[in-house]
Amino acid sequence: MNPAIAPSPLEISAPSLLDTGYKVISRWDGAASLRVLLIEDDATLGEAVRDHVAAGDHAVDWMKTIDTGGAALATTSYGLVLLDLRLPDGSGIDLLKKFRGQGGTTPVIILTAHDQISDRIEGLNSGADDYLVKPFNLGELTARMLAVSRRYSGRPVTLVKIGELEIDAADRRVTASGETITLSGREWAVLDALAARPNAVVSKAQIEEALYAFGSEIESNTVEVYVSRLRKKLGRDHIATLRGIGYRLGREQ
Amino acid sequence: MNPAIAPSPLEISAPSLLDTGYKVISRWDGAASLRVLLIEDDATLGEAVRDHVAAGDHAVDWMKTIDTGGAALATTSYGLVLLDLRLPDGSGIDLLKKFRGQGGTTPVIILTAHDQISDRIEGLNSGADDYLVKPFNLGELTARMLAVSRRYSGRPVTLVKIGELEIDAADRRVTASGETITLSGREWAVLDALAARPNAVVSKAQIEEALYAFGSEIESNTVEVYVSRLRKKLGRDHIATLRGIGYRLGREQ
DNA sequence: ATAAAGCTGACAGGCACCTGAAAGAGGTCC
DNA sequence: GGACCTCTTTCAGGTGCCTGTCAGCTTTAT
Repeated sequence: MNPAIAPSPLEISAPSLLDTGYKVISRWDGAASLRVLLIEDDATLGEAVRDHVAAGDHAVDWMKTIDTGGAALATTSYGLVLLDLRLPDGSGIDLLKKFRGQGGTTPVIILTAHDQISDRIEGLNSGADDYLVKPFNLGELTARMLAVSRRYSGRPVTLVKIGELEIDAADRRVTASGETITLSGREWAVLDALAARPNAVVSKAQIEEALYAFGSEIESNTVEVYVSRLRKKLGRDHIATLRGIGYRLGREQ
Repeated sequence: MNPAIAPSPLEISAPSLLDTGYKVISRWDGAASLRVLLIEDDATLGEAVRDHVAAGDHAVDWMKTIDTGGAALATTSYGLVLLDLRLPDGSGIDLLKKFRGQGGTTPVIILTAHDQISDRIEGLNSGADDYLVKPFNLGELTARMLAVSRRYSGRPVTLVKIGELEIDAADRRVTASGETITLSGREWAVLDALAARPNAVVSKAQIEEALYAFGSEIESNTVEVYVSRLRKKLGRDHIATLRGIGYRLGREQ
């Protein structure tokens, strides 16, 4: 715990052995974590999403069919649902319609393949809150989850503060020493991957994984390039290099 | 969105450590239950709907003609209107047009028979928010009511001020630097979708959803076109593009 | 000193976005 | 009915930002 930080009901200090000097304010509806239901039958995608979401300190239940997913939804209270539309035993839309028809209000984000535009629109009309087109990168997922969950809570701020840096995921905006900085998509994704675990070391491989939709390969030093670009925009001192290991977002160098 | 609900003006300043530079002067419509006006002359259907809606803890007024329904609409504040199109003393569309023409903003869901597709299309152009084709099941009704009223509630309502821009949702008026600007229907819809969450990123899909509440698909860059027109009318600096993500209504760019 | 690892400026290509134009649908006024 | 008018939607050409790549340089470890 950092005694220097003024106590407030909304502040949640990071669990850490080091006194790390960052804080997360009002993430996820004022609670530290969400219980998330993932309904997705693709194993690769499912694992990636599950791991990413779990890394953000949320509890994840992963179901692979309408049947089991619907059962989970009916019996457990979730803070957010990630729903694939094309499932082995039916359409996710039917599940969604049924859920909403019964008065369910849990926010739902649809995961949809590229060629299912009409499904997407139907999804939105059936009561979905947002959608993501596969393949999506995991940073994008974080942003959407935050935005949706914030819309529901009516609580505005989603903010990670690290030293002079303030990262607002829902607005996709960063301020460094008071100045607002706009980041491009990839830049944001890298920062998001680092910010998911402030003061922990994040390997290049992990960043790549968050950056590129599952499967696509990268053959150059893209991560280095984006770290460089981030440093240029945010200031030199926010991202530390750990040679041979990875990067770390944090205060001290 | 419903100006009828008792106004208790309170000022909510933008959250946060980030100075977001906008102000919302509004009331918060946190009520879970709605006052619903049902205009429907079929006795069986009317009873079923009335009972179902009432069971959902909403107050229901049931009128059976344009005449009485219009009178109720004019004299009472409703949170939602369910409107049959084919009524003994005229078309519901005329009532809807008149209501919207007088600046009424209460959400309206149309109930239409299966063979009235052209009416339905006219309905959307007349300012309805959603429609249901008879016969519909009551769960579907609940879902649509929820979706529509969610779209309307829990959001800043009356006046949004962003720099030189003032957006008055109740009056459907916009002023920039003191000058009143006239917007067409679609232009307004886009601006309204952006103004619902100032300084937050609104995706193209979300704008489309606000634009086409009826599931009609869009296959071109309509959103881009309307953003372009809005910029021309309001000034270049009010709407920011976030490449690949969406748009943002806000102060600085 | 040497090799390994990382940094960063430059650049070409792609793609998202912008915007003027034009056609069609509806409405209005005579 | 016919001549306007506005609004909507689509399209196509142009523009600029973002991206991935590489080469040459700097830093670090041994």
